[in-house]
Amino acid sequence: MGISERKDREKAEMRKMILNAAMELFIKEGYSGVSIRKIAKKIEYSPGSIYTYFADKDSIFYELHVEGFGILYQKQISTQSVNDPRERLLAQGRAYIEFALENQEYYDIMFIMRESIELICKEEDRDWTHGQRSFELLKRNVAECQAAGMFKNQNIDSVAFLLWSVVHGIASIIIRRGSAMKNLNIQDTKQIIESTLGVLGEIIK
Amino acid sequence: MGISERKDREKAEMRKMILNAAMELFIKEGYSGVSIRKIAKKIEYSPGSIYTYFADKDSIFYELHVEGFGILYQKQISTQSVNDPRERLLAQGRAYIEFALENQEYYDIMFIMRESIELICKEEDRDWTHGQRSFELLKRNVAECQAAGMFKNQNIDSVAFLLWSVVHGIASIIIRRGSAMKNLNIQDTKQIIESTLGVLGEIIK
DNA sequence: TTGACAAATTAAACACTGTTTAGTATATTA
DNA sequence: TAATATACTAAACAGTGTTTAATTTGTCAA
Repeated sequence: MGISERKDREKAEMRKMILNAAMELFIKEGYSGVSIRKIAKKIEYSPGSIYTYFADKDSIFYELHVEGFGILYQKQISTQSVNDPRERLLAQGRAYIEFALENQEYYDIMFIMRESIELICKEEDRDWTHGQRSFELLKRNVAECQAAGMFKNQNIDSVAFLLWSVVHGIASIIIRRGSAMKNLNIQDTKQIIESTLGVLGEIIK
Repeated sequence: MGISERKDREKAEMRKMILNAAMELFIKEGYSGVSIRKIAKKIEYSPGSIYTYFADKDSIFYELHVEGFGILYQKQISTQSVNDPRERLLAQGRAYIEFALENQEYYDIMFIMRESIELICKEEDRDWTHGQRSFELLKRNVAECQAAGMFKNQNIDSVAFLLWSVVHGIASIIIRRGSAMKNLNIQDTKQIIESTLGVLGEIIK
């Protein structure tokens, strides 16, 4: 049955078109700038057509969140080639912040925006299906650091949560309040990442 | 001139009524649930009346952000009674997270929500007028820690930024993704705060 | 090739939204 | 009391997400 396969392919292509149009609008005009009517106009279909492919506007953002976690996980995996556990942990932190700053809109949808995150929490019965494996990777790295003598007498979950908080904090502050850093004795975001990771590297034992 | 004073007072009361109604709606129904018409209905005025007191919907959120920073600063000041610099720094971190979790909606408006933060950045020529003094307080505490032997050879701005990132990261993850912690070996948010601050206390030197 | 059926697409409508406008009512001042 | 400034309102405008019913399109069996 080549026809049903082609239909599936066409359906997937149409979904992708909608997602791309939504992302373009989101980058240019923010969440409130993404409207079903604008997406429809961009892809030259009527607004109603979108509802053949997505249940509602939120479902479009849900799909984008899944895409985002795919990109993040790939970037995280690439740090696993670093041998030294401590260096690997810092590399993973750097990769996380890089992902956040290079894909600010994805990061927004995945970790910051209320609208999309509330949907993620509702949608996923086993909570956070798509982010879980990224966090598991972090926990494994923390465990290996502990095996190498770091984080003595510390709970792995707590350390992992703290480290995640640090990189999420850095990323989300830069994304939302980059201007708040003008008065700081730091030139650009790249420098602040290296600087803060440097401090973190010095500080953790 | 008692009349103009009364008028000023009435105007301020009306503004406060609008702000309270907006906050109530924001707590119950989120940003999209706050509409001019709903606020108007709540305070028993016509929608158009609101525009006598606020330029637009965003200005209402801007005002709420100012209120929030007032509360935060008061809470921060209360930690200054702790004498030991290291303990004071941890107390300040705890106060920050406590503020965030006890006033999640204010925190959302001040540090997370795109809509309100974009307005804050636009509105304030000298950027971040209201948040600045809170950050200055943190920097002073860091400097005093450094004077007491901590954070050797570190840039004060970088350390302060890192510490802010940690507490902001913890707070915003709990606010947005509290459910992500179900799988963690930690019971409740109070415990995770103490736990992560404990780890942080052990880790910083 | 034709007729039947299913799926995709559409225009139109519904109930919302923020904001502006023109007109009215109210209160203060001269 | 008359003039003026202010507060307030209803109505309108252009936009929003979503649903509905009607229509077009594409596929398949006879």
